[in-house]
Amino acid sequence: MTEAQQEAGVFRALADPTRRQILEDLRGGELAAGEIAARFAISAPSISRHLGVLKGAGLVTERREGNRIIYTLAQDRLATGVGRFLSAVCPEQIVLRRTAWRPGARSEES
Amino acid sequence: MTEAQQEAGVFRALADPTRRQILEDLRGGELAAGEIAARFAISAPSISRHLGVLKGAGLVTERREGNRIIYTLAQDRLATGVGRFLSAVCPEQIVLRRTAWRPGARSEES
DNA sequence: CTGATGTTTAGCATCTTTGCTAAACATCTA
DNA sequence: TAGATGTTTAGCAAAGATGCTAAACATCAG
Repeated sequence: MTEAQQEAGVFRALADPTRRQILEDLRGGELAAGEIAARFAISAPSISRHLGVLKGAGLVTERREGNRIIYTLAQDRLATGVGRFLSAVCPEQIVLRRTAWRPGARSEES
Repeated sequence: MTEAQQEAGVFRALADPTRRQILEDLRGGELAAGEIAARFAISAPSISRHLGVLKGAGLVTERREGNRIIYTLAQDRLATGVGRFLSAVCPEQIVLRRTAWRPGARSEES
């Protein structure tokens, strides 16, 4: 996947308010799919699809733990995904720190 | 318009790659609608609608200059729009500088 | 094995987005 | 005023996004 496609996927994923809220919730620590779904007035299958979009964009990772599937926020990927664009458009207002993004840097594949 | 709605509009506007490219192009300075359209393999009416979305999100401003309509990038609005979210989700990787966003700060209405 | 629990997949309906062309509107020039 | 140029609005078709329910899959507990 090219860097541009990765960026596109991230912005596409961030377009939906439910998905942005999921990412905010995951900032507080890992959550199981069901725990996430319980926080919204939306059916579990719909949340599952949102999680799939986030996973496809690389913004979360998942692992099975017994019965449940645990989702984890991938902060670096978020910073990487929006980083090039924000640096290009409003570098005076937003600064990317540390590993977030370096010009020409390679990022690992998912 | 609430702050949350403003944030939603900004992220929705950023979801489209053409609109992101328009913002990047405007970083180089003001451009007329026709000058912007000339940079894409997309019809002028379609570009006009993209510009309307960007304007609706507050990411650009427009002014008429004789025959033409000149679009200007609103960097602060972009930083403000994405700022709260990025601060909430990946504060370690992204730093907001100066007027970009302050907790509880009021932003002017459009 | 059976049933309960957690989660995803499949299929459908509806709304939104995005592209196009044709036409209208606005301004400049002659 | 008439025509040329720049831009937007209107209307349509195709593609995508998002919600739901029903059903399937995976794992745990008895």
